[in-house]
Amino acid sequence: MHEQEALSEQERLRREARQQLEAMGVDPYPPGDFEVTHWSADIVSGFEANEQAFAGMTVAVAGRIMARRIMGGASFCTLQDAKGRIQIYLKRDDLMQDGNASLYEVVWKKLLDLGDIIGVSGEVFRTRTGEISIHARTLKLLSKALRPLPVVKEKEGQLYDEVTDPEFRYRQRYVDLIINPESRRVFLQRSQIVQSMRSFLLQRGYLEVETPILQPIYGGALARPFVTHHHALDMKLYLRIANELYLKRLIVGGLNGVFEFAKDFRNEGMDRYHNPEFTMLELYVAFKDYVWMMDLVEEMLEQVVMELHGSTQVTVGSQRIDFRRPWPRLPLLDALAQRTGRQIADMDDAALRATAREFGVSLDETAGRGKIIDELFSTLCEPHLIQPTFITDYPVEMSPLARRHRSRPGLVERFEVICNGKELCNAFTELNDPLDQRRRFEEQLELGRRGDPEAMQLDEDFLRALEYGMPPTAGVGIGIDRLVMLLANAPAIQDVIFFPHLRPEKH
RNA sequence: GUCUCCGUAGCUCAGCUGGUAGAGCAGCUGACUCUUAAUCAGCGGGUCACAGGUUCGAAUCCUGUCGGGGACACCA
Repeated sequence: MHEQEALSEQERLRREARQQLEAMGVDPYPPGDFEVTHWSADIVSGFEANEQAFAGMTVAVAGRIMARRIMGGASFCTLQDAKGRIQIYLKRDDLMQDGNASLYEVVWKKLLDLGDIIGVSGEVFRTRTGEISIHARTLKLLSKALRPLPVVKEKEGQLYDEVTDPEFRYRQRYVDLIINPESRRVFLQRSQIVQSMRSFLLQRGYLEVETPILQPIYGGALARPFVTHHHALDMKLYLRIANELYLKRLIVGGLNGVFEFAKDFRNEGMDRYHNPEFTMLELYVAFKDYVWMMDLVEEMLEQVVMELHGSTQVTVGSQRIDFRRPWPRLPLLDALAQRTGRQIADMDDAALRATAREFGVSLDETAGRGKIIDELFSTLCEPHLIQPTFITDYPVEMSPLARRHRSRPGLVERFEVICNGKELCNAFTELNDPLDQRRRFEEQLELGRRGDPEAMQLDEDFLRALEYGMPPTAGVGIGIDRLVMLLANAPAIQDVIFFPHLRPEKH
């Protein structure tokens, strides 16, 4: 076996232990018929709440050996299961089998290791030093670990030798989850956040749907797609960059409100805020507009935060962010006017460029009016918006799927929520005029011809759907990963995605 | 993509301006029947990311490659 030579000393020893176990008739990977009666954390909290009921109760737990303290004929072991940790007390005299001490002396002391998964049954009690523990009467190996687990020790909340290497944590998330409670916390909160949002939307009668990930025409956002190939049809397919156009087709189809927690894929650079695949909630509701949608978003996020933290406030880094309604609503041009002291709205492109230069905002030569305004806003205003704020009414050039503003020419009925200096969601009154939509697509095609790799494609079928008539509709997209980063106070997107994209590991 | 920092034992890290690799934890052997970062005594464990180069001699200096972090660019 050529892999043998690469094994470390500890790995070799564990393989030998496995063989010895088998030789003794102990199956290192027995079938899962060990009946777990309790979770560690429930025993501990139950005992604390009602000592009389729990003291002496026989329980069966299963989990991973995280620490061992062997003192000859007696031992203590820290067992970790899905809900927490509990101490196990093992005594040789109590684990005798027909006068044979080998379960304790050989299996437990010699052949089991940190990281092994065991099942234990025994009575709950409190040790002399006060720790709630299980006095083991049976001990069963449930799965032998052949690799040593990094050992993180802890005293009075202080961690020692904590594994902090991000590469290790992301590549071997399974280990990260075992040894890093902070990592578990973030992912549990992610799940809670998604559940809160889902029940909020279901409660209002909206329908959770699924739409294609493989799309012949990509649309719904400005981004470069991943391309793949369908062999049987011999055609190019794209991994979706958004599901917007499909959800709007469903609104045409008469569904009143639809949402999807969608994995989207964008072929762009990766950093702390960008993973090539990420999750977006999109929601579309018929007979509503973007003002109504602001109310809904406010209400939903306030409730999500409340359910997560028991308060509307979140601590993010050094900032304290309060999601209590209502949030300020500020037109984008007003925000810029406040920052610059200029009336941006009245400026022509040349004056805009001059303003950008004056405030040190660098611009692409080809940037049009919308792009310049967007650039000014994101460098001058966005970083200063810490508390959740609605920024409304964006330039039409930047928003090919949004309805023109009912009273402000050149703008669309769109808002973003900016929070902690970053976009949290993007919404508009949807464009449902098929002829206007066709013109906007054609403008995108022109951008594409001029070499913009992120310009949209023209989707004839989507236009056909609009021609049948789409009710006035409000839509919103919320980046789930970034929302979780914010609410769970995680510094990087890689901390909220179980298996973030990394370059392949070299062997 | 550019710049920059980093890669040493299973884990956390030390190793100065070049002299042939070290600690704690984990592991192994032994002692110990209420410990908790258990303790005590002893012992093993390394392709110093990889490939070249300079040198009598490279973990250390140089170049390149791979991987990761940070910043910028691009981007929602």
